Amino acid sequence: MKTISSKVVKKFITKPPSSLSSTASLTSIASFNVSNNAFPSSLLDDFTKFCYQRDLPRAMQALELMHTHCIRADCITYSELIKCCLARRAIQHGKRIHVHLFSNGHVPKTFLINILINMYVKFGLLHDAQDVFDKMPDRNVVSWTTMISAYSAAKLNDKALEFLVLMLREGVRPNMFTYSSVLRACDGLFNLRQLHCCIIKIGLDSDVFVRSALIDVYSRWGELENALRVFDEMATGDLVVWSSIIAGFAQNSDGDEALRLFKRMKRAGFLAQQTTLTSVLRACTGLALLELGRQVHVHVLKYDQDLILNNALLDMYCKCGSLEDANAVFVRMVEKDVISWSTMIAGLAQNGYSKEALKLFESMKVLGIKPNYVTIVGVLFACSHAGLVEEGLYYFHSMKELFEIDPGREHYGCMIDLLGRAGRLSEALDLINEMECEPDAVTWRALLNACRVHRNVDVAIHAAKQILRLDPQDAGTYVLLSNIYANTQRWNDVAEVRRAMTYRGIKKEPGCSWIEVSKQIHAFILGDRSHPQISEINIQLNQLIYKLMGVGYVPDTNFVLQDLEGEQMQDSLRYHSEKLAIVFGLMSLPRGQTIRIRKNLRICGDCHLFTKLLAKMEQRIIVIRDPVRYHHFQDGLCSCGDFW
DNA sequence: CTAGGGTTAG
Repeated sequence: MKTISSKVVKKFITKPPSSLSSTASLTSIASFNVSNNAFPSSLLDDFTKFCYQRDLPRAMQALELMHTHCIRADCITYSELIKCCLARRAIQHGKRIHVHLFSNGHVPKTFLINILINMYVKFGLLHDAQDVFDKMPDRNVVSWTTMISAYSAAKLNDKALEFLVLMLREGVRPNMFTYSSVLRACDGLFNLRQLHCCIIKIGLDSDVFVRSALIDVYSRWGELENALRVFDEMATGDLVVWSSIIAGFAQNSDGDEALRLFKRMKRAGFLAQQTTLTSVLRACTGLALLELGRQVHVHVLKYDQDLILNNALLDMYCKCGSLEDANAVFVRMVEKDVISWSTMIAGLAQNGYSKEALKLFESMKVLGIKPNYVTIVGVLFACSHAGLVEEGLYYFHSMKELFEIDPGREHYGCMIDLLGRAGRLSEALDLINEMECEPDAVTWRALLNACRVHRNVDVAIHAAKQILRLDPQDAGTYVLLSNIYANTQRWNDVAEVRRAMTYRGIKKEPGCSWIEVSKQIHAFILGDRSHPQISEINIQLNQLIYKLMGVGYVPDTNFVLQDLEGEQMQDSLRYHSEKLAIVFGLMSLPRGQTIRIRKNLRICGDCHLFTKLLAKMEQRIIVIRDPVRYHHFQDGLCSCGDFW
């Protein structure tokens, strides 16, 4: 094996890549072929040039010649070549370099082997990476961290944690790179606590990367107090740390806190980027803050074609009930992925535009975009909403062969809704029984809902019992069950349910509605009189009820199978939070402007009827979003078709 | 040479 003279090596090091000739050719290689006794400095020279010029084909040609003649270049040049392979995703070339580097029993420097391992990792060839790793003599922090990071990214969490242990056992000290990688693989709280302790002990908790990783893991585990603690301990932070904590709250449906943190971030002088804005939009989405969302949209324009950000924007408009805005965004998007389409399809369907949703699904298929699990949920939801029972059944039964998607819980949920809406309760029940996955509380709630609408007491009791078995904290279901029993004079059962509620400490969540008026959120809670204009609102409400009774409004006092979610006191029926919010909206928003309300509980039948008639009488569009559905009231009708 | 933050349903 010939080695490169120190002169040549020195030349490579002192010569910056930019000064290399851009017109390198293979003439020297040709001449070298003829007289291969000569020292191949010109070959190495060419190889180096090709590597730095990212001329992969020629560099590889030169490499093959070097290989034949057992010539090696320096590590830096090889690392350039590997970078080049990575950029072009030239896996086969990478493998050739690997062979060359280890030829004739040679062992490259640890630094170079690490690069090689990393190459295999980036190509997704974990096996090869592991193989190189296993055979290398001196594994340093970087070698270990590369493997740990690879396993974390591949979600092989056990493997990643196992490697951390092995590494410690070999006496290699982890650094901040190691910890931020391994934190991603924390799938047990026990591990997380242990790791967090180690990190604090060696003082790595001040590293921004480690910190954001910690925040991220705690958020993923829903331990936001801990995430916030890690965040607040920070002396210095960067944008990513801020984004992590904001995302944590946004993803755990605490939009309020997410927005508070966002304000703090801006006050601290940080400028939001795509990632941050995406989380902020998600927070707006959760809180149905259309006006704030619109403000954020202005900042989004700077990152015009960021796909994820646009998807979040799309969803925000859909969930805030403004399909005009959503559609405008959708049309303007140059790049759209399955998520964009799914968001729009589901958004249309949820807001009562089922036909449009299905049309959009057709155009998506025409464009050759493959629907995924979520897309089909939206499609089935659309069928259910439009009462297209046969279409829904068709898609449901053929989704496996058409789109290679196995029906899951959400699909069954939609089908139960669909059959339930059509009054085909026994078929819905059959469907639950033939589910491959275990039905969960959500599934049974879909059935219970159908029973509620079609007043089927027996099946309702069955469904309610299943829900309470799976989710013993579901206050609404206890109340409903108790009401059913009361209505059928089963007083012992009523007492039993009440006892269970007391025993388990179940408290009903009070109904609450929110409305945004000139960037201010006004909250109305049942029985709460703290709103400054509450007296006037009540007076107006009573007048409206009186007027509506003149056009056929009869307050619905039948609570059985009706008041599912909690506002059951007869006296306060007329003061349900959404009625207060609507009246306030009528009082404060200009004529012609849509009144948008968000509710924490499902709307009751009385409020639904009230709003339908009110929308007609006052010539207003009223949109109410409850935890699962949307109600667009206009001209005495609701987009939900009276099924919710 | 190794590390951190974002989107659809439920």
